[in-house]
Amino acid sequence: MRETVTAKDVAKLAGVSQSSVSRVYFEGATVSEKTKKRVLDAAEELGYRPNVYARSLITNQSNIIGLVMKGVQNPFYAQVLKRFSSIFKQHGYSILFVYTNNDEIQQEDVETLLNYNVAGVVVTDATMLFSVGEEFKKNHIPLVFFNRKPNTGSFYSVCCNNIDGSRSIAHYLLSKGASELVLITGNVHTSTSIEREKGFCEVLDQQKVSYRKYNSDYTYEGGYQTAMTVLEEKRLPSAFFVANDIMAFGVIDALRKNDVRIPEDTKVVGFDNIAMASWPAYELTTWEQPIEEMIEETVNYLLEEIASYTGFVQDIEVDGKFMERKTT
Amino acid sequence: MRETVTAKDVAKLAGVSQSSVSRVYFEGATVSEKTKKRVLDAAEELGYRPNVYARSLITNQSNIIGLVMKGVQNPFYAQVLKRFSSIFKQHGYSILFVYTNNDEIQQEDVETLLNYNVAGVVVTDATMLFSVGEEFKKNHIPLVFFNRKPNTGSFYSVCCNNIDGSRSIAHYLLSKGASELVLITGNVHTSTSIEREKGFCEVLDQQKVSYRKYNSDYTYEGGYQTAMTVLEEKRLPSAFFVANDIMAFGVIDALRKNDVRIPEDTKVVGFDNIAMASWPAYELTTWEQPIEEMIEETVNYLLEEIASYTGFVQDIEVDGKFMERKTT
DNA sequence: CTGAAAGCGCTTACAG
DNA sequence: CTGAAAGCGCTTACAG
Repeated sequence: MRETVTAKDVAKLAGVSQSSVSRVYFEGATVSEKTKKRVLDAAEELGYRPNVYARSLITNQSNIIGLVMKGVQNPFYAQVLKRFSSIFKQHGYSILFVYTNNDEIQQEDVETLLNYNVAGVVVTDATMLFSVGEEFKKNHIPLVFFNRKPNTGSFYSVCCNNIDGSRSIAHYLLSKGASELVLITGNVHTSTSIEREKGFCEVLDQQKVSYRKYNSDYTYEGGYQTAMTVLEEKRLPSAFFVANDIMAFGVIDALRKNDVRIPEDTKVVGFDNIAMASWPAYELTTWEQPIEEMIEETVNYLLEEIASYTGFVQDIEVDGKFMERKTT
Repeated sequence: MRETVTAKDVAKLAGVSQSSVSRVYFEGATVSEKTKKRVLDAAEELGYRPNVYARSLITNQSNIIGLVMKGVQNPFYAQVLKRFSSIFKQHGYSILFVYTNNDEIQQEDVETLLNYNVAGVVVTDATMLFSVGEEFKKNHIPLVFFNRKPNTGSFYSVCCNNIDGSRSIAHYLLSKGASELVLITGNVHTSTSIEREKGFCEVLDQQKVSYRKYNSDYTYEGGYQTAMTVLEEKRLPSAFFVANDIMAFGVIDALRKNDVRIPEDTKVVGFDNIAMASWPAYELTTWEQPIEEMIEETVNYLLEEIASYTGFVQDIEVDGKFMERKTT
């Protein structure tokens, strides 16, 4: 039924040995042009396709990259997924998509990645236990935290410059004359939220500008609810810094619902610069995460480590840039 | 380095044969409780994990489902991806994510799916050549077109009831007193766009109500541009039927940009009912696609065909429902 | 450059 | 219920 043509069949038809057939399909092996052609012709005729399972069994390698993510609902991650998929495809890798509902990667997900002996892993929007991380190291499987700094052990990570970004945003708002401010954070334990808070508050503390902080969850609904809470307190800040764009949209919608004019009555700044930020409905001032460069850094590292594992680890920060639009 | 503990090692430690170790991990095989325990203990101690490649090589099966999609940018598909991933995970399957840039599945993508001998395939937002489809059939790999009817050969497909939906929308708009209408379609060759157009126009033709048709592309930008074009003609219709929600948002934003009031000056109806449709920024009247049921139908069919292949084929249509909000 | 042969880590009849 | 052995479809030293 399924896939019955083997290298042996091709060998017979081509009049060569099975080893020669194998060499034609194995990168790096040497075969004469003549046998190569005969093999390829025979293979074509029979519809031969090398069995990846037999190959992986022997080489102990795969051409699969594990992509672990939680937040496909946020267009930022949809974009990330899309770009990783097409770039890894160009390099000959397939994507094993591991969706994790929980903040933390589950043991089950790790088993899957190890079972398929993935060549490398990208983890985005999720955390990992120390013991889990060690398993990847033990197996020499390179792993990158994308848009997250690892909270456990040391791993390669690629982020944008969150602290600088949020500092710049603070300076910008102050330059616009903002006095009392509101900060809305994302999920409390994520490095991005922690860093964006840190950079922002650092500047305000230094300048002795007062602000209120609200914890939210990086979702539209979270932003909306949080803004409603702020409004109930009847103390409208002169500006909101919201830790990501999707929450900022929720904030904007809540403000509009209450007839608060933006940017006249208060200002709103997001973080990410997802495509929607430039929609006429929002025209959100935000900080652009350099997705392309971040992905490039991630892919380059993984490919190098796959080619020759060193276990080298570093926290990469790529510079983002300020995008001024109409909410400020 | 990578994964060195084999069934042989476990067998030695447990004092049983390698076959017995294998039987412990192979569903359906019979082993006594006693040997099972000894094997499991030994396996735990050594950190044994069965090699999926060796297994697949012999069984000629995999626990991988291929998920082919193009439009992760549309939140509808992000939701679809998320749900498929978590449901298939529950059933013990992993997801091979195949992102296709082109409307048509590329040969390369098909090779990948066949190479990994996927247990089943879901194709969404993409078309396929006849010859390609036949390859899946030949290999007895079940395939479902999700939210698309196959334009080539016969395959199982799962959609919502597009024609009924768009008919209902037409009736609804007429009942609201709409006279001259505008229809904005999605990608011309997609079954969803064709059907939504068909149902809508059928009713209007029957009632002798005039309308103008514009072809667009199922993207926000496409919707925005198309609405701008409509506005340039200085003949504002009494309502727009836009073939999906994300385009409808573009239409709404373009109308607002031109100070057209919704629903006073004109009305807008979308299709999909993605989460954003209920955002205060849009409050879009639309047709709800019953994603959960559609996914259930897809998964059930695939699991049955995986268990025992019949090649049975059908076009499933699940009933959606009208969602009235504030754009009408 | 090529072939014969061993072996990757499993599953699966086949005996017992 | 269990073990010895064959074999899945490849890669890879090893000779020649």
